[in-house]
Amino acid sequence: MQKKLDREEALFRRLRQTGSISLGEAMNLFDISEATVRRLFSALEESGAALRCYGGIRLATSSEGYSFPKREQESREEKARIGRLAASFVESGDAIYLDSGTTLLQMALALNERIFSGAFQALRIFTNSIANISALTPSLQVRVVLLGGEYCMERRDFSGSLTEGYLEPFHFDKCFLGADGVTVAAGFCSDQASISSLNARVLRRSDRAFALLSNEKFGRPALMSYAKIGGMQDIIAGNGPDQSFLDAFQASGTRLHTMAQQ
Amino acid sequence: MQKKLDREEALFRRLRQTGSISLGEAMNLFDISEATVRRLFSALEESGAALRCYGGIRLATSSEGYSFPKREQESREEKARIGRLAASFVESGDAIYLDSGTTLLQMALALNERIFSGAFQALRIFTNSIANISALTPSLQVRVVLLGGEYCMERRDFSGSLTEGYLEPFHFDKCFLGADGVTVAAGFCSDQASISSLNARVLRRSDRAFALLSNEKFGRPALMSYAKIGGMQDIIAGNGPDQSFLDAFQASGTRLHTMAQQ
DNA sequence: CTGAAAAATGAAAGAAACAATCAAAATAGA
DNA sequence: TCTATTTTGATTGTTTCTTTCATTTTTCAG
Repeated sequence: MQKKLDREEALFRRLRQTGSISLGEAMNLFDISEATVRRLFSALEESGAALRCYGGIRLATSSEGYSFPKREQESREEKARIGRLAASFVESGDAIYLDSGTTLLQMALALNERIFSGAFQALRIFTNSIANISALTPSLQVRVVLLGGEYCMERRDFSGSLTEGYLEPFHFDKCFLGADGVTVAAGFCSDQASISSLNARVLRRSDRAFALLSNEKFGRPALMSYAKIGGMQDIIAGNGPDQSFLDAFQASGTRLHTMAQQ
Repeated sequence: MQKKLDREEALFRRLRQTGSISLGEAMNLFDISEATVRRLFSALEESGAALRCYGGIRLATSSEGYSFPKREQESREEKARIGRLAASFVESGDAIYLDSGTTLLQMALALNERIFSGAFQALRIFTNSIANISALTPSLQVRVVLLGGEYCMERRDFSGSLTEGYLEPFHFDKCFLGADGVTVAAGFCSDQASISSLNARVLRRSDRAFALLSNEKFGRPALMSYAKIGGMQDIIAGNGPDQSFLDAFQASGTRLHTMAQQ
């Protein structure tokens, strides 16, 4: 018997219909005690699908949904600093592309701060990520465009041949890309082939390319390379990487930007 | 002086950076009492930008953010019924288009239920709405495609010439469209011109068109018409509309589906 | 089928957070 | 400067949350 899993699934289905469920509702829905409902809620929150709130539980809807739980919390501060630094490279009049990913989301948030403070007369922002889109506030001055296509639920982004096709008519002044790993030999890599392919295409359409890299990325190998070290003009990192990377950057003329303090 | 508004803005900025703030954090961030922090949180929740949770406050991230507050709650049950009925018209193998809007979101949720229960061997779903995308679970059998383009924050959807261009290569077996208003004379209308234009184009690329209409829509005029009454093959409505619409539907051979009970 | 180990459940006690109320302080306008 | 209004902080009582433990149910080896 798996009463427990059945309940979890039933609760999740119900959640998707009504958005939220109170403690009392769940109690007489399943006819179980308050303590068990709480445990059920905790399990569902643990899984990342929902969030407990004061008197019950609610669907987790966006950025908080998947990535939040614990792992992100730690390096988020570093990524926020990287994001702010990257956002400082954006200038009025630019057409820019933002990759998908948690670091790039932090950049989108920082960029939106600058937008709010009126830093840009004109700006066109392109991205393939729903999280980025949700973080940005479009206006007459700032146009925000999503490149659609086939949806990937885990990363909440779009990639594939459709997306690459949508890229076709555009040319970017700057592109800001993430990576799942970087090695001196392979360069910038993604764990998802379709993202790799997309990023490679973005690079060809950009005048200047920035890589946003939190420290954990350096030296980590990933599935598929989309650019050699020299393919990026600028690296924005938290602390500096080790010597082998510094040498490689120097050899290819890649600029490295790290944070003094902020 | 406007300490209060300043704090509200500062809190909101901080929220956008960190996603959430606890009661204690806010207390020594602004150096104010617990009661005042609670009032501050309440105000921000009232405005719809954030949601209070157990020990503090979090960003409101998606569907719950803007439209939910109160107005939706009322007619949601009716829209959910309409959505379920509409979802029952989808068959395995279909390529379908889903319009943006609260009624269509309910259909997406109902459709996802059917997807979960394994009702479809193959299905391709196209939409221009982030809410719909977030409600659907892509898989090998079920492909989910978003038509991107210029982002509209209020409706969380995409429209404009880019979006219309992305439509070009596709042909839909069925399309499911909403409306801001329907009149016998003007037909199906939207309050946003770009949505109207998009829907008109979707109609030309669809074999069979369904209109999802909650009762409030009948007789209400809206900015721009995208189809005459006869342009839709099927109407899915909550309760039936009045006689003039029934006559118009009969004259144009449009089928009307209402709910016996569900 | 039986009995022990593991898991799930319900109840209870203490801790934390919440809403409501009221008086003091700060602010704005005459 | 004085008064009316708004904002704030403290208090009280209620609700919800977490933790702990005993009981029940389930699982699985013998």
